[in-house]
Amino acid sequence: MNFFQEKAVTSSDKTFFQLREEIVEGHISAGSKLSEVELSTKYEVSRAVVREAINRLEACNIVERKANVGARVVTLTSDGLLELYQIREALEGMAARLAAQNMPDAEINQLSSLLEGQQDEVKQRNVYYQEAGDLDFHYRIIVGSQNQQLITMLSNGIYHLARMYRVQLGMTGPRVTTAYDEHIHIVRAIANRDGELAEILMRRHIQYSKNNIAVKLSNMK
Amino acid sequence: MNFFQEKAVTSSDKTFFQLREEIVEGHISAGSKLSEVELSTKYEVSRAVVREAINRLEACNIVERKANVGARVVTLTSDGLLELYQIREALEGMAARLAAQNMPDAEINQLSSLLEGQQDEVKQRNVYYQEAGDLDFHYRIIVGSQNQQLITMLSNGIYHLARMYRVQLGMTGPRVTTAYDEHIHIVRAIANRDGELAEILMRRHIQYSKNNIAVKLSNMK
DNA sequence: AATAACAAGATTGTCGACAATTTATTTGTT
DNA sequence: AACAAATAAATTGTCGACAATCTTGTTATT
Repeated sequence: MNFFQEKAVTSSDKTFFQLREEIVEGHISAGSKLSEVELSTKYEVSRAVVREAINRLEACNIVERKANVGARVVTLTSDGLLELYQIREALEGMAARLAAQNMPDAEINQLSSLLEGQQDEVKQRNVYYQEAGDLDFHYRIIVGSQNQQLITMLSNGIYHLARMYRVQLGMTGPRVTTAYDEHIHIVRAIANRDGELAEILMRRHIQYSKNNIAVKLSNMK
Repeated sequence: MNFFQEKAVTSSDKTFFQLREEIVEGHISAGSKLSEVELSTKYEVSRAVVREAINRLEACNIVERKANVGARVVTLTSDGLLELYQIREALEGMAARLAAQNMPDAEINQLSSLLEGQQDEVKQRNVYYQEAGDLDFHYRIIVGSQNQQLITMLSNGIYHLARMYRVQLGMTGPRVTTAYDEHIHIVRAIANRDGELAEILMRRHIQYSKNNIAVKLSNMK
């Protein structure tokens, strides 16, 4: 599930991961208040480690904090979704461009064959692809950019927030086949070392998936 | 100086700002270790607030921390510079595109007249422009994007790291006039509501300034 | 002499308690 | 009854102390 394996060495790490998961998966609902004492009893750690975890979540834009008042889980809005996907478009577009420059041939081949392997599943509309496969695809390209700061930004911060939107809007299953085709074309551009095209295609790909979510979100309201 | 005024309400805020400034301005040298006890005596606060400040600096990519070992100020490398400017190119390019969409006419006019006011100074190569004027220009466009997450990302994190490179490589003064012309063209594109062009021009503008710094950096080595 | 095991020192991680601030409740006045 | 001020409760911010971990220096063994 976690492609970028993060191992919790410290107690604060563990609390951070747990808390993040509960929020992203919706077990702690969006907009709710995060009481430090409450959480410290729940996770059986001191308030200090809870504070540190909350601070880290704030840096990820998953919670908002006001001095002397407290922290709240962010609320999911259509504006926020739009903003997030504009950022993803810019950063992942750049990642695709850089991957076309920097990604080793071996990794490109792996990615190619990964997609080929998914082809059968996709054609019979297996749900697996959308969740894990799509993620794996994006993550490999991000890593392929070989821009460490970009990798950190996307996989530590933006990714989890994006997932929070997807999970809590119940995005599972749809748009599988078209997304698959888009993936194919992106990889082809990267394999051809055409950064310009890779970026354009990735940006379109993200625009499409944004529209897909935005529709769902407006339906729910 | 600080366009985005941040006011320190808590003691931890103040320490964070002080520490960040000392690092960015080079009074605490790049790559040096940040001892919690040392800093807590220096700033006359408890270790807890120093820890919190360091955590925030870590989120800004200004320091790196290893569990049970400690935090170090990041080292400035040509790779790091390249990575940073790739990110700036992506994000500020997007900001320019969004500004062309969303920036109110009044703000565009203000920006326009701001540039006109700078024209005279620039022609006699006044140093003022490069530092404050360039910053003001970029910041106004970022705000004009009206993407709150983008604004936060750029002005809280990336901006300070970029400044750290500029300050510590002694980038003051050069490239004034050409940068000024680039600014003019970008604003024109925004005024014409041509997001496509605004993004392209902004990206070029950032590429140029990256090259400018990269040359300096390779000369120093 | 080189390496490994061990011990001493220093640094970070975690905790509970107190201080400062905010929020909720009560009291008092018109 | 409505509003304001004062008070009480709860929450966050800060602190110093202890525990766990890493680093350094020493000793012992081959």
